[in-house]
Amino acid sequence: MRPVAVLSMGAVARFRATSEKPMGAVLRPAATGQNGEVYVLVQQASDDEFLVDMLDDAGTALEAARRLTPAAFSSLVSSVEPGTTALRWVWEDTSHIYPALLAEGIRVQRCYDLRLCHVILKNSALTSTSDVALAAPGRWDLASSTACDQAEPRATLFDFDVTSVDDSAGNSALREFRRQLDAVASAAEPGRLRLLLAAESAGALTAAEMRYAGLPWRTDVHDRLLTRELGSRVAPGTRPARLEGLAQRIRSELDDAALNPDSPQELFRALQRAGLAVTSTRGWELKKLQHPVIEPLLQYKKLSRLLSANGWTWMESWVVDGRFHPDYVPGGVVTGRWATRGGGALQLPKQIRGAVVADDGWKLVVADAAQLEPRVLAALAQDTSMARAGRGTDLYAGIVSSGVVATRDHAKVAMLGAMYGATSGESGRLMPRLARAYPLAIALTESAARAGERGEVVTTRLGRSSPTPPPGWHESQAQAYDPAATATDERRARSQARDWGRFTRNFIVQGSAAEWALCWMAEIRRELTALSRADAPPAKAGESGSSAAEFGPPGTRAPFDSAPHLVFFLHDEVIVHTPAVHAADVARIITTAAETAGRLLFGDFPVDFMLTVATVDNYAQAK
DNA sequence: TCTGCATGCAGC
DNA sequence: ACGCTGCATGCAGA
Repeated sequence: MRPVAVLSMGAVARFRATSEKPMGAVLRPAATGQNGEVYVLVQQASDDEFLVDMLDDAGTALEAARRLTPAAFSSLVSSVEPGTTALRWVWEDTSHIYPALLAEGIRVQRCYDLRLCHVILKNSALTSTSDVALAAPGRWDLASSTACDQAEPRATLFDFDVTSVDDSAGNSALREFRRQLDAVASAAEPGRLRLLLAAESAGALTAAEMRYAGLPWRTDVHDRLLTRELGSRVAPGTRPARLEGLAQRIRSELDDAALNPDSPQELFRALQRAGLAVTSTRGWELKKLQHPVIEPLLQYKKLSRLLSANGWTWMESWVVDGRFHPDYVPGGVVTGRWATRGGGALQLPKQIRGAVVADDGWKLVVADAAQLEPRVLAALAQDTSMARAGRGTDLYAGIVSSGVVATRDHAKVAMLGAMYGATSGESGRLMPRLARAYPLAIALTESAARAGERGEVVTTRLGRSSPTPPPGWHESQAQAYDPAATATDERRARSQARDWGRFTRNFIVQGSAAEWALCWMAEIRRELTALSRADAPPAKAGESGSSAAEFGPPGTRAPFDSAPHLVFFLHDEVIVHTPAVHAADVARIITTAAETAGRLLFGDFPVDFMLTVATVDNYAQAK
């Protein structure tokens, strides 16, 4: 194979000779700190040139850097993938480089995303004295170039002087990678960080693949759902029949023929004129009132939301060729959760999930981690009582049967209150009982809150640290101790301190849960790949690469058209689209992956991560 | 007319 | 006085 010749035969032999290792083994290397991986650092030096460095797992170059044309680079990737599992592609920005490979029908198994990992290491308390953390803000701190590209296309992937790339002294990506390796190696618990960086990078690959494959979406079903709820489709800017009818009822109940129910101000005044003591027009506030206008008004709000957020306009702008392609943003949330850009993929209302339909002969396997955050909290705090409450059962039900509270709803409200920092209401009242039953778990949330109130940083299980408080926060805290401080100063400072305490309290739980979910998904992805490889020969590179469309026409999205693959992720939930014959295998893979993720994060601590798994034809049938 | 902010609501 | 989001829309000021 000609492309392989760009690497020395010895290096290729080393690739091939390295045996298959389970993710855990690679992510938790032996005490030597060496994990036997080969890194291939890739930079795009210009439009028609890639620079490739081969490195061992200490960052030492194995041979001189190579220059490759884009075509040679693609061939290189497709020739060493998928045969080698101990190889990790190192590049600046997965969201930029990987879509181009996918469009050529090439998948990669593992990567190291320098930008995402930089952010973690820069902020982590575990690497706070490293060069990465101490370096002045630079291009590694910028947001993904994907966003910039849309506004202002750049000629090259990296904005730096091409002529300085060649020697390693001027090779900033290589320098950065070595800095990051050093930071991890000198951390107190490098294994946790290595796992986090690998999981974050695997997430970046998964995000690009899910966007490329897309979530199966039947616009005909969607249209039927909309028509049933709203009436037939009408021109944008006009109300469908059901919505207009409700608007009329609202006008007549409020005795205001000109009222526009879409205007919060008009609506607010009209409600007050009708004698309703409201402070806003929020739905949950209206729900508490008794008045003939409330029912049609709430209905109007619900339908109007459906129309504006996920109506026909949404359908036409986001569903192409029967797939919804949301743009996932790994690391987009401070806690480590993913964000999305465009299409509102994090907020798909239950109302329209029926439009997510498996292809003919295919199934959707929908899996959801049950009570993920409380289970993560129990494990973080090593609270065996709380873990026991969730063993083999719904954790909230377990809390009830332990006699801590009377109903499942109370258990849930109390737990959420503990994790979010509720102080009042039902949640606040139930907290003492929770604290008595689960002192370790509650002590952990409380100490995270106290740390935040003091302006300190807290850190997740694998080493993602919270940001420092916003500008001015420390000043107003200090000011509150000044003898000249007014009561208002003190009140404001106290309030800001408690706000930040609630943030850090939630950060460790939400962030650690996000880490569990990343590991879960990475395991699922790896096992699905192994499953499809056993089942079918790998797709040939370049098969669909000539397609002009971003995602390729239906039937050519190799290798996603023939094998099970992830199509959706939402914090603690995944959907796999799979040929029906593999559905049972997929369900088993997902379940096993949850157990593995639990072990990767928490070792032998006896906590169950239970799932609800459903194999269905459409998303609405799950749950 | 454009832009930034507030509101309200969808998800976890 | 309960954490993290994204997005459409209305509204006010430039």
